[in-house]
Amino acid sequence: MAVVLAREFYARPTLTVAEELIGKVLVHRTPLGVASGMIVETEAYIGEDDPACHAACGPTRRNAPLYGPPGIAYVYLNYGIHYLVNAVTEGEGHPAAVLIRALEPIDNVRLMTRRRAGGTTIDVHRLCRGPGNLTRALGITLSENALDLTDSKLRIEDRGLVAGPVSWGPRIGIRVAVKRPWRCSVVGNRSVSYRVTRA
DNA sequence: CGTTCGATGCACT
DNA sequence: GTGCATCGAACGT
Repeated sequence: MAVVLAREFYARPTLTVAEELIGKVLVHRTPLGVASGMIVETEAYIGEDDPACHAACGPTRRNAPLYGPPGIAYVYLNYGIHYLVNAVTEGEGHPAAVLIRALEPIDNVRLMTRRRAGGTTIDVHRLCRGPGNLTRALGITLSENALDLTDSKLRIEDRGLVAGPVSWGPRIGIRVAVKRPWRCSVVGNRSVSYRVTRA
């Protein structure tokens, strides 16, 4: 039983979506095969008043998907190396999104391992730990930007999985608005990233 | 264990 | 030219 999340799921307050995305399954279908994992860590980025949100400086070419309808993927390149994937939330014209930070691998560990390391062994809990790692494992790049998560090769499904209790804490890796506890993760899950924010 | 630091490319001013 | 919602190798303890 795999139900693709509908647009109404995303058209809600971002903190609600961030919490309810926990336990859902991010799926990417490519010619190489299907890869997927259960979402175990998310972060909310909410509106132009959130200094850490890419919409903080108003609409630009890069953040355009944030201003579009909910349920759309917002992918961008960070630090010149890593692609990060978000799910756009709220309503059109209200720029907000949920960053997917970590997955517990489900489908096609072999394919994900090949994408990550070219074949060398990686601990399964490290395979999709961290936003840059999970996009590499799933083969998500800039060409997946602005895809419709409700109806495309990149989607989020409800498979009836239960991830366990979650906890909220400060967002990771940002330099502003560090205090807002908008990071949601599954307590004790080994696929969650533990990287500490730097000064 | 822990921390530091370089890689790397694109959007933005 | 600057700054990043990162990662992992290379150190030190």
